[in-house]
Amino acid sequence: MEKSYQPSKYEDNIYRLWEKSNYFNPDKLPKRSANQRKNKAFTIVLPPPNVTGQLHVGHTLMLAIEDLIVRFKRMQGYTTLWLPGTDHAAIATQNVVEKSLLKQGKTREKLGREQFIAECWKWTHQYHDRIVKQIKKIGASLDWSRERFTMDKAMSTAVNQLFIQMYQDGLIYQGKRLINWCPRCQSSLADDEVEYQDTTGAFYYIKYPFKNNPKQHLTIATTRPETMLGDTAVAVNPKDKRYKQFIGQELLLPLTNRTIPIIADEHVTLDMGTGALKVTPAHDPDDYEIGQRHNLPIINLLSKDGKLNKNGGIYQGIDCLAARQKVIDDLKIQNLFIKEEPIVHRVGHCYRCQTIIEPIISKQWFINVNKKIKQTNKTLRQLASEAVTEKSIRIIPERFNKTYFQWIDNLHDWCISRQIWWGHRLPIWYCQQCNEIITSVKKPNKCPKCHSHNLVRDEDTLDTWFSSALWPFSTLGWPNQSKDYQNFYPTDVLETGYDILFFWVARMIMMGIYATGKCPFHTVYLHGLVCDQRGKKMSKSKGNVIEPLSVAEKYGADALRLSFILGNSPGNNLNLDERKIAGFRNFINKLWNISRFISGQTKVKKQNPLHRIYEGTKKIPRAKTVADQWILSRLDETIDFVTQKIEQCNFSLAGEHLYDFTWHDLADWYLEISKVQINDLALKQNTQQILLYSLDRILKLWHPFIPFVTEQIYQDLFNRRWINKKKGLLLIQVWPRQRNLSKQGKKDNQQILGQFNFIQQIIISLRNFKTDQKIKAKQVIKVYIIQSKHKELIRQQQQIITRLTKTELFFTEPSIDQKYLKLEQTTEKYLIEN
RNA sequence: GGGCGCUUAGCUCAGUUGGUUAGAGCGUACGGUUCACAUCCGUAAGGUCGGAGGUUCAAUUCCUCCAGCGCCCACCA
Repeated sequence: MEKSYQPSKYEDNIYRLWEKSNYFNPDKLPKRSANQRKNKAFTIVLPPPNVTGQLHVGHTLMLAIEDLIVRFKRMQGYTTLWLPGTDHAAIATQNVVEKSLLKQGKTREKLGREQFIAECWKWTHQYHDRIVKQIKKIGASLDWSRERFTMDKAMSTAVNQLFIQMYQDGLIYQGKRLINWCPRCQSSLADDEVEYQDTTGAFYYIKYPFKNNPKQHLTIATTRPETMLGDTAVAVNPKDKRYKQFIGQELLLPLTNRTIPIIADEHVTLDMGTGALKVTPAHDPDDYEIGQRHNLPIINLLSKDGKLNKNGGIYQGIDCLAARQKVIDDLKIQNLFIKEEPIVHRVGHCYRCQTIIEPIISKQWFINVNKKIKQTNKTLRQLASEAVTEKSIRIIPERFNKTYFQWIDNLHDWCISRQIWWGHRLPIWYCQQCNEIITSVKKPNKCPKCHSHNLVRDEDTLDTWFSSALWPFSTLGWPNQSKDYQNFYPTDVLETGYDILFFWVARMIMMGIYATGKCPFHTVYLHGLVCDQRGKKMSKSKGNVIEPLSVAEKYGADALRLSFILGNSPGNNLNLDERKIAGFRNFINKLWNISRFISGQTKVKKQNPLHRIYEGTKKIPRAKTVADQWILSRLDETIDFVTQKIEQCNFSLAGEHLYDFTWHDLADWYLEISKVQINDLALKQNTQQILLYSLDRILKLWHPFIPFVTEQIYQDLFNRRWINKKKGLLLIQVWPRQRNLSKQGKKDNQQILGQFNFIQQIIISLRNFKTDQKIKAKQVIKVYIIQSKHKELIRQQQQIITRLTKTELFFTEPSIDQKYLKLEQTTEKYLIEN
């Protein structure tokens, strides 16, 4: 073994070794004879990364946590499946492909649908390999033989099947409604795909003259003057004394030759603006509602690209912002403009391209979340709600239950159709003859109603999140009752970032229960975002991005993984500092050197019979000294603690305890003591066995956290040549258990622990003394034990004490009194000669 | 407007059902080249646990209020 551990030298080989073993595939795992869990499956599906994306630190965090869980369960004997895949990320992918086409002077319209989709596939294939390679670098033990892509044929089948089923159940409907429109993506967006940002704009005060008395006017305040061209009323609160008298009168709408009524609506707030609200049903959600209540006409002003259409009159072809200024200018000329005031308000932006969203009226497809499903007599919203209230699903950390319910309480029908080309095309056909709607994946022969052959498929594709929502079961073969579906569904833990609780998790729950009748998982573990060392979100523009692969290259994937697990807790953001990663690199080197030391002390060779000791969990070395007993008992405690904490999903505490044991108990104390014991013929073999036993156990305990280095050490030291190489992989070794101690054994243990503590106290005190007195560490000083209840113990441990403190012990009274050192918390007295 | 979270050592954060001297890593100071490791070893300094009040024998932990910061949701033109 080399003096220091160089991760980049080993990691790729180790991953190849694992892949070659096929043990990531649950079907290929060795059967465990005496294990009661041998038939129990454990499943996690990987939240599929965007196929055209790069691996970022958030992914790495996710992989570190999930791999930890999966490796732990695998070692415990579960038939463990971690299923990988990638997402076609409809809008995001379409955007990058369009951008790249633009560089070549092409547009998707020029290319045509078929060509464009081919182009998307090209990108998908090209970038797929990159992201998979990146995932492997982190050490993720994913079963690549079961890899899926959200646009795979099988996924498509599931998507179509569920769409048609929902359509037939009346849960999917088509409707002309106000939706969020991104003029850049030229597509509709779901409500939660709109990000609201505080933006400084202005409140513009405008005169709307009365029809029968044009010299008088009502003052309107608006942030979007350009939309006045689509006004179809002015609303006031019925209780508003200022305007009560005007209700029912008509106003002249400036810049147009239309008149609009003054109506009364409770929605209007008295102290907002001027208390008189211009109503533009086509371009504002509130106004739309008011329009519906009062049967107002709807005037759509915008075309798909966000520019004013023919209803915009002389402003046609101008985009919103430019039109706004022009409208203001024109109002000023007519002396209808009063003033403007700066105001900060929330403006919706597209979550994929940050363009300002325009609410427009459009014909779209929706999922009805409030319609009772005939089979269960419950709505989708109820199904999703009850899964959590009835504790079929546990969310970690628990506080996100509230967030979840808040979403459910505000849930509106989900707009699932998108006007982009890259995605699952709606299995919907229209008869051009009789307007009949037909659901079918393939082109139907004829219209079932009028027998016409003139059928046209709906141009729209489905929201990415629709196919993602089916991920836990579409990947396992649903709608077929396949073997995988039966064995591995429902899955166990769903681990992901809290930022996609709504987008993804909630919808998986909703759709999963509807489609399969079962909750797709029983535990949701939410991790936080990864920020920089100052708690700022990482972004390219800020230049504070930590690129996971270059960091993994520099410090090792294991070190990177540890910095995500330790000092982190579920649901909280993690501030990642490169120095932290460097710290864990140091720890990993420490572990490497612990192994190197033990290997040297025990002269381990692959054929050494000492190896029998690790063969199973059964054989346990005997403790001959106080230190032996202490380290074995600390190890037991650690095994117990780590196991418990991982099971409780408290990975950080588990890792920190293990870190502490490894470095401070094992390395700082026992390894030092072993140097003394190994020189004692009576203790030598026992000490070697305990060293090896401890190393074996900590390698196993550490493996889910830092798989590469532990596997490398394990292969170097423990995988004997004469057994099957594959079976000697740490990856599938049995998870450690505590020793079985009798009652008496436990009692003796307690006593011995006390004794060892005492020895530690003496050693620490003596070291302190030397430091305080500025005595060189190297210099040997004489220590006289004057009185002690533990004189025998000290005598017995004499060699250890002297070696660890560089002292000489005497058990006789010295000739002259000098300096006394009194140990704290004892009545012990020692005389120390300077 | 509603909800959630954070505030603990110079920095980044842990702290399990309230219980002796509140922990870690990094940083700092001092001292160390012995045959595992300077990516190391030893020792130390450093906190009235944001503020005020309450419950309790006992509060960093539970409750109320206040302040600062952050996030999420909602139809404020």
